[in-house]
Amino acid sequence: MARILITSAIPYINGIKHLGNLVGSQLPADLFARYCRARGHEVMFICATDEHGTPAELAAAKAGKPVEVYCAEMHAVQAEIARGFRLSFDHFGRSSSPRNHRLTQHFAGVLADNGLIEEVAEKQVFSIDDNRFLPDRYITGTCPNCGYELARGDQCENCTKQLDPTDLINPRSSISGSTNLEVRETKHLYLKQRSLRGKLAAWIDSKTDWPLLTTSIAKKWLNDGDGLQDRGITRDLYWGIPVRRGDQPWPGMEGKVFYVWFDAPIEYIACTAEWADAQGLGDEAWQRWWRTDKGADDVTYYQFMGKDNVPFHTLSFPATILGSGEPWKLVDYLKSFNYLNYDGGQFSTSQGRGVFMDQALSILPADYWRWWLLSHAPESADSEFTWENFQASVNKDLADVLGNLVSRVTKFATSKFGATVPAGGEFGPQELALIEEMGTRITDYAACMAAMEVRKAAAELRGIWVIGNEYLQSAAPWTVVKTDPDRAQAMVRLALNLIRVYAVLSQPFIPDASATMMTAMGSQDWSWPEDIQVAMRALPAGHGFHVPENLFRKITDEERLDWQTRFSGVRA
RNA sequence: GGGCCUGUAGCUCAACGGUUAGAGCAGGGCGCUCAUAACGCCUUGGUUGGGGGUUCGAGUCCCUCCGGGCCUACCA
Repeated sequence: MARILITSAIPYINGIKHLGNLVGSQLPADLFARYCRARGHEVMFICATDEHGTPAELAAAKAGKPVEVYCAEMHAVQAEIARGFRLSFDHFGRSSSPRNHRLTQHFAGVLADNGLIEEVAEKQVFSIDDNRFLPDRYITGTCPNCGYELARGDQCENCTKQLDPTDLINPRSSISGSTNLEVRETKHLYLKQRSLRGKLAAWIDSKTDWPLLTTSIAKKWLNDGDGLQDRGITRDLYWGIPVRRGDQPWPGMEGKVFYVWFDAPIEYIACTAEWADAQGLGDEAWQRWWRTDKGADDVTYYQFMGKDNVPFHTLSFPATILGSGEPWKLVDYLKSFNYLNYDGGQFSTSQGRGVFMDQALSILPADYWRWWLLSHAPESADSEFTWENFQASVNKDLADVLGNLVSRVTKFATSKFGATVPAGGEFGPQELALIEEMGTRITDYAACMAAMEVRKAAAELRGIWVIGNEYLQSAAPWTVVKTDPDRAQAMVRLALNLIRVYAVLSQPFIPDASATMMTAMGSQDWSWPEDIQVAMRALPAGHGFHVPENLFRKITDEERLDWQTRFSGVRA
């Protein structure tokens, strides 16, 4: 029994996330959390909404709502969708919580005390009509290099040349289109990451078992050019955590807020405190997950995220933690994912291209999506969602291999022997061979799950489902029953027990179908089959069960074509 | 421009430098009839993007060319 802390990258607040976002962090994190709980470990699984920054303010303005109201509403929406996908967070918090305000200000304070914060005066583009400073990419103009008229202030999408906003010809605000811009001086706090470079590099070098994707991104940032750069951690925005030095004001920084990427990862910690508050527990309840001086020394901490988040989790956030000099838990294993593409291109939030989480649930239950997404998780490279592939996987794996197996076993058993587990006969060589093979395969499956090899684990699980069909086919109880009913009863008894074990094993991937299987078997014994001999006999003779509704339905060609058109373009 | 990743069967993916490059799906054949026309067995299919090199041995390492993707620090 271990203590396992799991965080999923926190989704940004400005809208409903698409399937690519889901499969890159929350879903695999949930898979791992469910597996760890199933193995009896003590798990803390944390996620939240990332609520600060310019896009949130703009999205709120577009929705015609105060940003606080907008974020509260979107948090509720995202929480509801997360429940819909059965994401089993212990707490789904908010980076705008009072807990995060206090903790973020605390970290800034101790970093300053340790000499790791520097005030820097810099020039920024200010939009008079928008009454706000504009991030570089919110300025549009003509590229001085190639003449492209929609170049952004940070980079020209057409010629890929990196730009400074002041390079642009005819610059204007991307928000309002206003050309009434001026360069103003402003002052910001910088985290002196450069002075932590050695420590960070040594720490990264010690992580020899991390995915290549993770360490190569970190090393690139550490070593490229002049090496790791200091990073601004404040912004001139209204919506965010006010800059304070611990619980004291920060002279000269009035009206400024911390940069979203400074406060967002701190929310992992704050969110655990939010959890404790919600449970009516004291500070010690969350500190034992995060403070190595307060009980967290035996915690193993896993982070899940898409590759775009890697620099912040391998460098910026660890810089905050290490720089504080306080005994906070650092990540032990960082699992990163590539991107999921959609039907020959990228998912696009702005163009409404692809399938968004709410839409997905509106057409099919969560298990269908969970299965496809996890069994095709973009682990080694970007992967691609196509409706043909989705239809084929769902119909074959879920409906035919697993769903039909449960159906054929329960219906045959009921029609021949009634609604209880039959008592006749003993397990013969075939049955014992199946039990033996289950034991081996479960060990392999568990190894993949523990290693967070998501796709491979899905393939192992599918293999476990398949051997049920293989056994039935060769045992053929429908033939045996005519001449040796006792033997057929033993076969059915084994097959019914197999369904319960499948429910336990499949639960991390397809929790709803697993619950249906378990309930149909008249059991709530979710214990992991540590001893397969015992597990395959858990349902005794005379135990009641029933035939469940079909676990999965098939996706028809008509539906597939319909969805293909519906989700190809602009979101309704 | 720089860095990193990637290219294997029609499709989605495997393969510590080591037998004859493997699975699933799709395709073909056979079997079965309990089941959601489901299941099982057998089977077709590959010059591992091109070229060169290192090695007893290369999908794997090196060089080069071609294609795809990501990042490049003020979107998050």
